[in-house]
Amino acid sequence: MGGLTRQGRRLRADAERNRAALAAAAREVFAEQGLAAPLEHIAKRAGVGIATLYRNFPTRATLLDAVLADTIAAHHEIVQRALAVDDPWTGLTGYLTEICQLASTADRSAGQTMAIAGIKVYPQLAQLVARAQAAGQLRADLAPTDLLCLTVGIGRIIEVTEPFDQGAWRRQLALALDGLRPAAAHALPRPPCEEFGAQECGVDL
Amino acid sequence: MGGLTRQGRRLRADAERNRAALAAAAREVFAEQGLAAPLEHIAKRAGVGIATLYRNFPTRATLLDAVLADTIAAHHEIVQRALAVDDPWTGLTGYLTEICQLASTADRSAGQTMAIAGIKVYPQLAQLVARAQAAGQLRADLAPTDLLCLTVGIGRIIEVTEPFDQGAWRRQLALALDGLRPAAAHALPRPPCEEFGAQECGVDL
DNA sequence: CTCGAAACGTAGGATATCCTCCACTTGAAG
DNA sequence: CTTCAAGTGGAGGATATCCTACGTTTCGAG
Repeated sequence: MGGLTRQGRRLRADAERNRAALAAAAREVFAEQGLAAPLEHIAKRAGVGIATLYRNFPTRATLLDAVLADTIAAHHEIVQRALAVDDPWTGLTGYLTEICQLASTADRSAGQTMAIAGIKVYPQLAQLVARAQAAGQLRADLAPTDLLCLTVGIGRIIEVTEPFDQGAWRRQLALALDGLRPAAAHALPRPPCEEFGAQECGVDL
Repeated sequence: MGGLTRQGRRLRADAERNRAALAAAAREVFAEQGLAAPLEHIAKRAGVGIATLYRNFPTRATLLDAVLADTIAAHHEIVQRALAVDDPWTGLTGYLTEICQLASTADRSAGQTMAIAGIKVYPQLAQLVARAQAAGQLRADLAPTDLLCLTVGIGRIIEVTEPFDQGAWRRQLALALDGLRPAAAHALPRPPCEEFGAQECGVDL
């Protein structure tokens, strides 16, 4: 973790502590109140003044980045672990299950968090898909972006149902998985013409 | 303040015109800017003062209701038509396709709009499911709420992808449908213990 | 211990939106 | 045409959030 400002200068010990407290508070507040939560709430929870927040994180996006860093790292690790599994289908289902589990800890910000994290591991995602298709375990007409869409949709379902039914997304994921198998395959409408770009997904990175 | 409109009292002709203009403007603005759009924008687009908006629609929810009335009516008609189709599976797929199409006209507010409209036709939805299950065309462990979740998720996908890929949700829906068939069925985790309540879905009705 | 730079918190201006108040306008009944 | 309740628009107070200015406090090197 940092310890350095953007200019690469060393932070004073107390400043470093405050910076970490802000990132931790932001994670909690974003999860509880969504990504549009007032920055003042975050400063208050971190036990610092609002100016300290702005000094460390000039914009909401920089703060979001700091919060997302862990999530993205976790996402990365999950997809790597999935690729390391011998059986491609097991790897794929494991991947989807684990990132949904990860999202369910983000509560109100699950959907957007997942979208951003998902985009950042797109190459590995594509690899995961290709591998399962080569093994004949995954319908051949599935595009990696379809998986991205799937997680975005389930992310939203998590946001909506998590407060009163923590199992809803598991059922939904199970349904979706059955639709991914080659055995079930009926022709998909038509493949997407372009790949997702980050900004096309309506998220700031 | 007379609760004129609520009591069904007849409005003056000009007032009636303004009321209709407000509802139309609200539909456009909500679609373009989302359901949290400033009410002042709506008044401006309708060509009336903000007070007129508040007189006709005291709260955002009442305005949303007026806008949704058409959507809900359309949703209702779609589900009725689906029930009238002879083949249950054809009815079900037709229903899902048509409401997604409907949602894709709501742009930025597709997700929430669909959720609200879906909740309002829940009984018919349950009927649609039961009928297809009785015919053995739909996996038996599917709950009507699963369908609601599905549409919520696809509603979100529509919001995200509509600006640059109008076909994404069709692929996603096709995938989901393959997962709904009995042939593809693998046991779902466990059924939901409670039915969705309107407020539990995080929407104001 | 001393002291300057680094970091801090608070106060408050700017902006956006909500919602109400009130003096003016207008439809339509008689 | 006259009349007046129904209807209207826009000003402005209240509130929430963003972001900055500035005087005060604290770290840590010497």
